[in-house]
Amino acid sequence: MDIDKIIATLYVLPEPSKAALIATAKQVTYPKGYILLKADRIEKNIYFIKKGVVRAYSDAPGGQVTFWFGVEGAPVLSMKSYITGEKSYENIELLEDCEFFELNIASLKALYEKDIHLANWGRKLAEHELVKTEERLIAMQFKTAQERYMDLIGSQPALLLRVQLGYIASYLGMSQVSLSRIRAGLK
Amino acid sequence: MDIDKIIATLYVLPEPSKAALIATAKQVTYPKGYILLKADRIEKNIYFIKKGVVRAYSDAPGGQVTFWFGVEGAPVLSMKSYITGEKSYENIELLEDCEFFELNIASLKALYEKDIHLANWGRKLAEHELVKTEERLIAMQFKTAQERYMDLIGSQPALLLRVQLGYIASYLGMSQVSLSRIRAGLK
DNA sequence: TGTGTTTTTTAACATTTGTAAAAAGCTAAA
DNA sequence: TTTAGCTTTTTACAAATGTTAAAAAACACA
Repeated sequence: MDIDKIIATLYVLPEPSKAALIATAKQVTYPKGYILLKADRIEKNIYFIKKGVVRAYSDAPGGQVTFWFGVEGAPVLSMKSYITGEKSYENIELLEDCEFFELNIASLKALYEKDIHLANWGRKLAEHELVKTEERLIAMQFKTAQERYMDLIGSQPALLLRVQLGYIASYLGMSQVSLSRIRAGLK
Repeated sequence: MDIDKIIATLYVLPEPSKAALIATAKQVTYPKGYILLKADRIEKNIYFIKKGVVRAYSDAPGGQVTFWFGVEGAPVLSMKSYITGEKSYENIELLEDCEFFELNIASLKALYEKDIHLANWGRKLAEHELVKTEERLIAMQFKTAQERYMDLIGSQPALLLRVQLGYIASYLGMSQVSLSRIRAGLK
């Protein structure tokens, strides 16, 4: 997936603004297993996935909790670090070899202050994530584990083939045993 | 709470931008029980709470699900309607007599396109909500019902005195019976 | 104060989900 | 092919939470 397309998904930019944004981006590659963002760090960069799958997780008392997957085209960033400048609570682990577009947060914020089109692009970036996060929160509150699994099959069937079930279960807010039970029940 | 303070909480605006924003706002008052926003409608306005408490809920198969409370200073809007222009899935009910600042979404978006400071203010509005929503999502995924209740006591103790427990229980993703059990257990 | 309404708590039971451990399945390297 | 390691499913049991209904408490107001 190329950067023009990723950028335009959020908000169509005039040519000079787009050029300014792309000028700050550089392409990077990391292998499967690499930890791209680390918790307790203040991140300096955000990424967009050109190729690959990643997961976001936090370390909790009972073990790791996976709360987000990113596939081609997705923005990869610690929202907390990006937005508040505070330490991140999430780790981003590469589940496949990945290629990213890397953007420096400070440069990006400087652009937001200078270029109104980019400020609106940055607004759309946050708004886009907000709608998705809110939908998931509501699903967690009033759907059963089985419904959440069915929803995922409907909306991201490919993800199930690329990510191991333990991570999917955590993402859906259930134990791996529960997910296995649901899968067995559907046969 | 006055509108200057509410606006500045998100992003400090230069005087002319602030004046332009305030010029589009009008003050409105509605009684307890009034439904400010309705599901399945495309909303034309967003609000900020000058005084009062509101809740956002959706109608689900098993009954209403309360997924948000707003108190003084909070933005009140259907994120879906505001962001995507699609029909809202939420209702906003006033739990007390309320006063709001009302802003027209179309006017607001026009300002975003013309004024870079307001575009950045709009970005902060979305980013602010995003961080809060993400924190709640993660809590839903890996905290127990009791921990979620304790967190709420810690972060919004006043809310418990203004909102009936059935709504709080729904907001925390548990039945009212569970919430009663937790409260009994803490004594 | 007394009465009717709403809210909260309690009780009993059913269901869901979790935990831990074992079994089965799969993959890749020797 | 065999082995070792990792993932997924299954089993048995425990804990948490839900549902329904009823009792108790709190509240509103004539």
